[in-house]
Amino acid sequence: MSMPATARGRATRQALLDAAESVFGSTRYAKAAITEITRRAGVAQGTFYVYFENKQAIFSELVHHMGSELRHELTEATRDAPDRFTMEERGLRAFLAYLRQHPSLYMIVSQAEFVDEEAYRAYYDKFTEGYLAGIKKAQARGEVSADVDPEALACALMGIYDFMGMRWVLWEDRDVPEEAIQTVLHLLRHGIGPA
Amino acid sequence: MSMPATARGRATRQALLDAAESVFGSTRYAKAAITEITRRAGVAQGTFYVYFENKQAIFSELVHHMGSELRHELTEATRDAPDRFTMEERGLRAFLAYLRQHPSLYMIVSQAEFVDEEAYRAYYDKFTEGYLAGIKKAQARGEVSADVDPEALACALMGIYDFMGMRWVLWEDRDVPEEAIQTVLHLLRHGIGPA
Amino acid sequence: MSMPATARGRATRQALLDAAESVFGSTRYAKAAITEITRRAGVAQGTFYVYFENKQAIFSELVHHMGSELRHELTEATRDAPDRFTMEERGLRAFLAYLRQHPSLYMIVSQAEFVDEEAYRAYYDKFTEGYLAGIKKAQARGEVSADVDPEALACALMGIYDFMGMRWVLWEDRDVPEEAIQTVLHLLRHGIGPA
Amino acid sequence: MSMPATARGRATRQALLDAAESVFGSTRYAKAAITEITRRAGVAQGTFYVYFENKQAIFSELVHHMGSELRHELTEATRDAPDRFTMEERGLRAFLAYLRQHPSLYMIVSQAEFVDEEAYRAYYDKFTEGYLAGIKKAQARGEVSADVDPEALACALMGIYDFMGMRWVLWEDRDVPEEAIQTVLHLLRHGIGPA
DNA sequence: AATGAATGAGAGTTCATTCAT
DNA sequence: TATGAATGAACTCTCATTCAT
Repeated sequence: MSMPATARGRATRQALLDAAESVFGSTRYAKAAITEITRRAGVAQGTFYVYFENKQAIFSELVHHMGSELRHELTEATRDAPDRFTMEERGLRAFLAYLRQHPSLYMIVSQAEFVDEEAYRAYYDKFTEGYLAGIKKAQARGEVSADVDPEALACALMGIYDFMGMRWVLWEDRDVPEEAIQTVLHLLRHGIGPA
Repeated sequence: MSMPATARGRATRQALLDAAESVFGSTRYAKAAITEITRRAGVAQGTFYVYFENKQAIFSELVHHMGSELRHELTEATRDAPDRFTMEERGLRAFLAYLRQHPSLYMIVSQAEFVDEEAYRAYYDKFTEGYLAGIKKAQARGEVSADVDPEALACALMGIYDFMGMRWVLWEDRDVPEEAIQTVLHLLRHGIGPA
Repeated sequence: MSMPATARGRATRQALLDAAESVFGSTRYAKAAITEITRRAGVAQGTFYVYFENKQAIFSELVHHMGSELRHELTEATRDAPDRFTMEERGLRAFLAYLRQHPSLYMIVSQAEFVDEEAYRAYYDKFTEGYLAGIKKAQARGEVSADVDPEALACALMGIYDFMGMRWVLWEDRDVPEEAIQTVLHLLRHGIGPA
Repeated sequence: MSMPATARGRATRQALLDAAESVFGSTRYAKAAITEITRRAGVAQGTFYVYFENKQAIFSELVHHMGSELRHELTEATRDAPDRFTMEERGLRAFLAYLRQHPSLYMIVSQAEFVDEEAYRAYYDKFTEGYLAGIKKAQARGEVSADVDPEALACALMGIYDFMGMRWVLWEDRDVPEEAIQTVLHLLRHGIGPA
C-alpha cells in the first residue's frame, strides 16, 4: 500500500516479498494464506496490510518482479552473441539456469493467468517484444529465413522453452539433458528432417 | 458418487458435467462455485453430491474426458497420413480446430496442474506416449533425423502447439493465421535458417 | 438473499429478523455482530447469509418493516377521527404507544441516517407525504389556518413527536406524562400565548 | 492525553480537532478512521495519541465544544430581546445560521447518542436548562400561558427546531424558507387553528 | 432421484492502539 | 514533540459439504 520510509520498513517489506515467493511457489494461489506469508516473514498478520493492499497486490508485484529479473538475465547472457543461433542457445541455457534457481517462477507465472491476467499478458508481451525485434534484425542480416513469420517464430520458440522447462526442471527437478538441448538446436538449424 | 441407473439420472449427471465445463472454463477453480454449476444445470445444490464425490472429482473427470476426446480427434485426423510431415500438419490443424470448439479445454487443463497434478501429468503423458511412438517409427522409416531425441522433440512440438493455441485461439479468440502455421511447418522442414 | 421456499426456511428467516431487531435495538450498528444475531436466532453463523446479503441488508429491511408497521398503526388509529385536532391527538398517542412497545424502533431509525441514508429518507418521506395530504384537507375544510405552510407544519409536528418520544420513552423509559401531551395540544389549539 | 505546553503543540492539537470535525461530519463514527484525521491534519498517526486518549475522547471533546459554541451564539442573539416571542424568533434564526456554518454539528451530535450517551444527554440537558428558566420567567411575566408545562414546551420547541434544521439545512443544503419560519411563529402565537 | 436448508471452519481484511526511536 | 512501523483482536463473509425430507 505505502512504501516504507525507513530501513526497518524496507526490510520488513522485502521479508514479506521473499516469504510470498516461497509460499506462492509451493501452494496454489487460493490456498496460499496471508497468515503463512507473515509467519514465514516473522511478522504479525496486520503488518502485511501496512505494505500491500491485499493478496493479489503482492502476487502481481511478484510476477512483475520475476519477469524483469529474468529479462535482465537473458539480456546479459545474449548481449555479445556473434549470431542468432548462438544467441538462441545462450538464451535457452540462461533461461533454464534461472528456472533452476527459481522454480517458483513457473508456478507463479502460470497461475497469473487466472489470478491477474493483465500481469500475465504483460509478462509474455514483454518477452515477445524483445524476441520480435531480435528475429527481425536476424532476418535483415540474412541469418533467418525470410519465409518465417517473426511473430509465429517467437511464439513457437517461447512454447518450446516453456515446455522444456516444465518437463524437466519442474516435473523431474533436474537439468534439461544435453541431448534435449541439442535436439532443439538441431531443429532450429535443420528442421527435423534427416541430414 | 454413484453412477445413474435411470435415463433421468444420466441426463442430470450429464447436465452437471456440461455446466461444469462451462463454469471451469470461465472461472478459476477456487472461485468456481458448486452453486453456479448446479444453477446452470438447473438442479438443486444437493443434487451435485448424488453424482460426484466432491468438487475435485468432477473437475478431474472433466480433464480426463477432454483428454480422451482430443486424442480421439487427433488419431482420426492423422490416421491415413502418408508421411510424418503430413501427419504433423494434420495433427496441428486438428488440435487447433478442437481448441476453437472447446476454448475451456485450455483453462481447465492448465489449472489441473494445481488442482489435480496427477490428472495433469496423465493428460500430457498420454499425449507424449503416442507422440514418442510415432516419432520413433518415423525415424525408423528415415523420415526424421536420427540425431533428434524423440522425447525432446515430442516435448518441443507440444510446447509449440500449446503456445500457439494460447496466443491466438485463447488470447485473441480467432483462428491461428495461416502464415503462422506455415512458419511452424517451415521450421520442421528446414529449421529456421535461410533457404 | 433468497426467499425461503419451505415453512422451515420462513421460520428461520423470521427468527433472524426478530433477533436482528433485538440486537440493533441495543447495540449500535457497527458493534452489532452477525454472530450475536445468529446466536439469538439459534442458528449457525453461515445461515445468516442464506437469507441476507449482508449486515446492511437485514438492517434496511428492518427499517422498512418498522416504518410500514408504524404507518399502519397510525392509519388505523386516526381513521374515524371527526376533525384534525382529534386526529392529531390520536395519532400522537398511537405513536407513543407503538414506541413503548418497540423501543428499538428509535435506535434503529436514527441509526439509519448513517447506515442507509436512503432507507432513512424513505422512512420520513412516507410519513411526510401522508401528513401533508391530511393537513391540506384540513385547510380546505377550514380546520387549519390558511396561513400555515403545510410542509413546515408537518415538519414541526414530526419534530415535536420525535423529540417527546426520545425524551420520555427512551431516555426515561416511561410513558409521556399527560400534562406534556396536553401542552402539545394546547400549543396546537392556541399557540403558547396566555388564554 | 496531555495538554500542549508549546505553541507548536497547541497548533497540532487544534489541527487534529479541525480535522476531526471534518471527518466526523462526513463519515459515521465507526467508519471514521484515525488515519484519516491525522492525514487531514498533516501529522503522523502516532501523533494523535500525544494529544488524545483515544478516538472517543476527541469525539466527545468535539461534542462539548460545539455545544458550548452554539449556546454562546444563542445567548448573544437573544440577550436584548424585548419579549419571549422575539427571543424565540431570534434564537431560531441564530440556531439555523449556526447550522449553516457547521453542518457537521448535526451529524456529530446525533451520533453522540450511540457513541457517548453521556455527552449527548449533557448537550441537550444544558439547552433544556436554559430553556426552562426562560420559559418560567416568561410565564411569570404573563407572556406564556400558565397552562403549558415548561418542560414539555422546551422539549417541543427543541424538536421543532431540530427537525427543521435537518429537513432543509442538511437534507437540502439550503436556508430554511421564510414561510416555514413564519409558520412556526404562527404556531407559537395562535396555534394552528384559523384566525 | 432430488431437494434446499443448514452448517462451520477458515479466509481476508480493518484499524485503534502501542512503542521504540 | 513527533514519527511511522508494528500489532492482533475482532469482524464479515464464502462455500464445500451434510442431512432430513
